[in-house]
Amino acid sequence: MAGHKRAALASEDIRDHNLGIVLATLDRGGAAARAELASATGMARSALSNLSTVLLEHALVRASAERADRGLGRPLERLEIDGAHIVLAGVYLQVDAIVTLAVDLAGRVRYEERVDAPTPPGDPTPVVEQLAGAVTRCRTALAAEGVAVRSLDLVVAGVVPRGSDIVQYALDFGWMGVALRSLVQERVEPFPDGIRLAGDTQYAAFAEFTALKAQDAAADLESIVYIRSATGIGGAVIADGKIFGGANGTVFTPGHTIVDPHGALCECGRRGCLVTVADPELIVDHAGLHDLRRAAGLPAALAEFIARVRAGDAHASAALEDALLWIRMIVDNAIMMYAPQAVVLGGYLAEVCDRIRGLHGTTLDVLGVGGLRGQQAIVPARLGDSAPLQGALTLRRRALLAAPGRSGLLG
Amino acid sequence: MAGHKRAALASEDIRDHNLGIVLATLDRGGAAARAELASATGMARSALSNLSTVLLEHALVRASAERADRGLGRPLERLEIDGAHIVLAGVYLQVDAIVTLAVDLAGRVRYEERVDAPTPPGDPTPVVEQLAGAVTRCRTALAAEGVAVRSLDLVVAGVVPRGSDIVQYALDFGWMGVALRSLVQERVEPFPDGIRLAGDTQYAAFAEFTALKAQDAAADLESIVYIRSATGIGGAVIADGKIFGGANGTVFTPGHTIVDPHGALCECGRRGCLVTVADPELIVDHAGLHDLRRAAGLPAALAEFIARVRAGDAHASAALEDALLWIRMIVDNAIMMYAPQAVVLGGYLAEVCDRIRGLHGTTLDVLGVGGLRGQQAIVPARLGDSAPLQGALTLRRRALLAAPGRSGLLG
DNA sequence: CCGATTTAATGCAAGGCTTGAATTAAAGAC
DNA sequence: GTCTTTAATTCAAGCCTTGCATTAAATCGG
Repeated sequence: MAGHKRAALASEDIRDHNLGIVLATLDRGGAAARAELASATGMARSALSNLSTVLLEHALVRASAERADRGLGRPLERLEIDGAHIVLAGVYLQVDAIVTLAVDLAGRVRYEERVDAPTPPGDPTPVVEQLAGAVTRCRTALAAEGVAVRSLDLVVAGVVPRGSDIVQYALDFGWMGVALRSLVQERVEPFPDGIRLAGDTQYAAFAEFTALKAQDAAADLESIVYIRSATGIGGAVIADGKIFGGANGTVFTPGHTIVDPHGALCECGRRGCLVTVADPELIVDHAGLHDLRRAAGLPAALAEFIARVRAGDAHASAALEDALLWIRMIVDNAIMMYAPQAVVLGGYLAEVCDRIRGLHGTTLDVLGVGGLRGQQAIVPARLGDSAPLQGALTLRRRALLAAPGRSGLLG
Repeated sequence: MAGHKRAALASEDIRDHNLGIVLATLDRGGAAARAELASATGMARSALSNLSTVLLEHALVRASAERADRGLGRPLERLEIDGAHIVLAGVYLQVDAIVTLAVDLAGRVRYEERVDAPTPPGDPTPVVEQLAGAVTRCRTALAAEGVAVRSLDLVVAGVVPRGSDIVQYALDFGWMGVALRSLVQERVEPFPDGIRLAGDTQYAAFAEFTALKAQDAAADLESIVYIRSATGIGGAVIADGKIFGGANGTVFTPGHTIVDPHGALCECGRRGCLVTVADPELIVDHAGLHDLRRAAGLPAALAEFIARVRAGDAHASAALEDALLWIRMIVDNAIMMYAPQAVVLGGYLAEVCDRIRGLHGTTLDVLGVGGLRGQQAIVPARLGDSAPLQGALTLRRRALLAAPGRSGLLG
């Protein structure tokens, strides 16, 4: 997908392209009649009649139940995306849970499962076993409905380079260079459209972006910066409506952005990375929660930390302020670097979003970065645990919709 | 161009698209025969015969002079881009010079002029007069050859928001909100394809990118970060072969990236921006060149500064090292933020490129950012003053080539 | 010196695609 | 019950590429 060289077009490609436009329009705007689609896409009514027939024949689209008469003339028949037989699955591997999700072409959730179980760091074999189990359960449940799952997205809380099959590293699991895709592939029946592996952050960003854009006032949203801190500090960027750096890019690594060239030595070999001063572990420890963290784990300690901050605990608040000095700096720099329309803060940062906004309004006014309307544009993440899965599946669904022929949906 | 909604395709569009592919192939690879183009593009030979006829008829392409026999069979007739009648002009307004450049569709330079004259800060009227004069001279010179100039690119050493007609600010000229496009438009005959205004940095970055990519070993180059310091500190990003943030984006503003949240108050209202510690003015002053700067201007002072550094002057070297500490930090952070394949340093930074490389090799090895091969990937800018113009015209030329029909080249 | 060979370029019928006008379909209005 | 109005379909026409057959222009071998 990088530097995509334009390929020669033939007659058939244009139909596929136009089918894609129709499906994308339905996906964005919901049910619409042929005539409405014609004026929305700028195509002739007869063209839309043609295209609709094709889509109906392949059950990618169906007549909508709601019959909206709107006055005179023959009532219009609204179409909506169907594709109940096109189902995509995803599995999200987190520190303490494995979430499975399957959606059909219309975006309807067809299967959902959440297994809470802490993953012991080290050997990936038992994890692979659990993942394979989740995948198989999803498949058999859907097979009972008569549908075969088309593809699998493997999303992991770690770093996966663009297009790679290997988890480069995942601190939560103590992994370095685990070929997770192959390992899972060996354990499950093959998928027609294959298995893909990716890190979670970009997809979480994309999901938050999609959710934000769906709001009424944000239809023109095209770019955000997403920063998340839970274990470590990660982030991703959406630019021009797409994940920046390609679908699996490892671009934008705020945790290893240098905030103080005279700072402490980081494990990455440099001095003064953000994680050396604002890593969540450090923060909870500074707040006097070291023992709790040891005993109950970082997520529990962070929850307690936030609770104490809320309660006005001076110790916790001081620790937070120390960290936020640097977080603010990174947020500020990300704004200068990417000029996004919004900044979305995830993990525990979502809980302290108000305290981060700080000076940014001024910044943006003075330097005139367009699109960000003062402090409103720094917002907390809204989606839960399954955000990365939602993002990944939305993206894959859209890829299918964009060119149904090339995707094999008309075969 | 932002969030481009896909438009419906008709039969004719596919020819235009394929013509664009042929022209782009010729532009990249140089002269090629129909048969060679057919295999390069994957189209049928007969299709290429058709397309070639169209292009020849409109003189967008011509038979190449060099007759390369290669053994048996009928010798192939190589085609090359012609378009001698399609000429695009650009004017680049700098502090101390106005550069005019005109190229035709093949990229041949058809007119070139450089007027060295310091632009007094303040009222833009005399500047507009000079620009209009340059444009008119360019036009009359080309009119003598019988060609009309199709479009004008106005490139200015300042900040122009994406798609705007207004120079938001240009410190060199003391401008804030100058509607330069309209002012020039009122002073010159209209151009068929109009006048466009843009800042210089993105185009300089694009030109350096193109030059770098043209090297043998860098054909797969798709992304760079460009940082330039001459008056102030600016930059731009090329991602996926395109200017990041749209053609006129004001993304990536390294000068106002915060390097020290406890630092000095910046004129932008925040604390510790890079310019508060590494602005060229500051550096030359720290090196004891304050008087020279006052007397001869910043460019001259910078040149003297670099000369002294080269000569081993301890005072100058110390000043440089102080600044480079922060510059290195920004380079490092830009690498973490954008994960580019190369970093190009312009302005006086090109002269001290070796001293900036520093730790980055290690950084990249440890964090595994792909594409950057150790220290080699941090390189000095190579193009001269007219780089932004070259970039702008290359981009415009490619836009014409990509869809000759839609661009009106077949009318 | 001439015919066979080889490769390049073109011509032509076929098939796919959209378009616009004409036609059919299905409701409400009088 | 007929007319009006809007939706959806049908059909001939025009544009596009493709694959095959044909023409063009060289070299090679005897």
